[in-house]
Amino acid sequence: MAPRPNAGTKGVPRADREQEILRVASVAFGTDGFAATGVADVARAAGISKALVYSYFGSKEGLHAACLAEAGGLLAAEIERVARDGSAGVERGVRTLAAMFAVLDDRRHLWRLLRDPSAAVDGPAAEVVARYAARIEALAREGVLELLGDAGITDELDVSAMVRTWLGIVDSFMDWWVAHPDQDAGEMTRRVARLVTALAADHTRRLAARTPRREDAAP
Amino acid sequence: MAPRPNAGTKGVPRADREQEILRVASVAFGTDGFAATGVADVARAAGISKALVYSYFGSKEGLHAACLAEAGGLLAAEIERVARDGSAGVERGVRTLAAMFAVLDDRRHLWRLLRDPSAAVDGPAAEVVARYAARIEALAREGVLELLGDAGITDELDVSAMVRTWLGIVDSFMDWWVAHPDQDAGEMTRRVARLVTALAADHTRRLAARTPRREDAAP
DNA sequence: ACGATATGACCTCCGGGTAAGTTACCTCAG
DNA sequence: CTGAGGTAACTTACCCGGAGGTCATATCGT
Repeated sequence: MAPRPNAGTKGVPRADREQEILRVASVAFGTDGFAATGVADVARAAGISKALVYSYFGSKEGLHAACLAEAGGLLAAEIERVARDGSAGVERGVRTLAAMFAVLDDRRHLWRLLRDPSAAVDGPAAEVVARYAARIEALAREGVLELLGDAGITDELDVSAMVRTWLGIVDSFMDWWVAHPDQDAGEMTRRVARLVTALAADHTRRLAARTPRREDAAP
Repeated sequence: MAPRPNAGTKGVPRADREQEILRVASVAFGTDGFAATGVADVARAAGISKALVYSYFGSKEGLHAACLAEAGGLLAAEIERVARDGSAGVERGVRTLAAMFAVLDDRRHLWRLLRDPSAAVDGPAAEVVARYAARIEALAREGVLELLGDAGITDELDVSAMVRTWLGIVDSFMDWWVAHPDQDAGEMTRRVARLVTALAADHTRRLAARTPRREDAAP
């Protein structure tokens, strides 16, 4: 029979429990969003009571902040690593995506944590997310500046729009990936490469059509 | 002095009031999302009582559905128009964006309505949003199929991922646009064209670097 | 036995939804 | 012309359920 309620579980070290709660909470927040996730849901999924979650993390915001700190550190570190490898332009973007696929293969929901539109805009958690999100956005901006600079574009608004778009592209791939759990990181990387190539091919084709060599006859 | 409460307002036709509520609600839902918007907020912004909103639209979902039907019809019609103009590939994407900027110049929040992650996934409103969102996604898929087909890609997963990414790109530009109210539709269109050109230029540069004519010396 | 740990029951507030009351307009008998 | 009564529009005040947060109590390890 099931152990009776309140059965002490001292056998499990507190640190492990905290880790387990964080894991479960990250999945929940990252999948359903901060607003749509209840503390009771997290507690049930972790197999403990709601009160214990509060005893560990103080508040829903505190729990959120703890999740964010973990995810933010992981992601920012990885993106910074790619930023230092010397690639640039679209190439750098593809490499960044590849690195993120590799790191997040078994924790795909983590990306959503830092880019959750339903997260509170103020409070302690917002401070944490702001720190990491700003760090990640700074890296994105660095890449975009390089890319656009090479094309002669320095307008601040262009840069800002492109950064937003780049982050949106990453969002999209992550969402698609979450919806396709059977796809592993390697497949995702190859897929992105394929799609980028296809876009480039379209560009080439467009150029060719604009400067036709011969056959121009109207049908 | 202010008109006393309950002062009859028969002077305002009911249809106009409904329109006003829809306008206000669309802004609220589109800006803050469905979940984060309260019926009381909408009522206050429209200058009427919460109960009147219920008397007109039955429920929060009913109000949402009414907003969605309006926005969905407008957007789907416009995208269909572009789909029929014969353009293809990236060119078609740029034209679609341009058309949407033109249509949404003074109602930028409408796009968010159809792509609101906080909207209910079932219920009457979900049915409406599903109809229009599916229609818009079908058009996106049509464009992507063309683009990828020309590049020799027919894999269903590639197509699906690219559709998701395309919608994400539109999302991004709309979000950026909402955050930059001073930018008009024409400026947005030119900005997109500029950014696409810059990406293409990066591609060209990459090709050139891969087949170097001369200088290859290691530093 | 005692402190640390964990819990069920409880409080409170917020937001969707409703019912009853209030006002304004219209109509028609006198 | 006028005012009593009917009706539609509108609002205030309330209900209720759900989620964040708290606390006295029960259990476990020592």
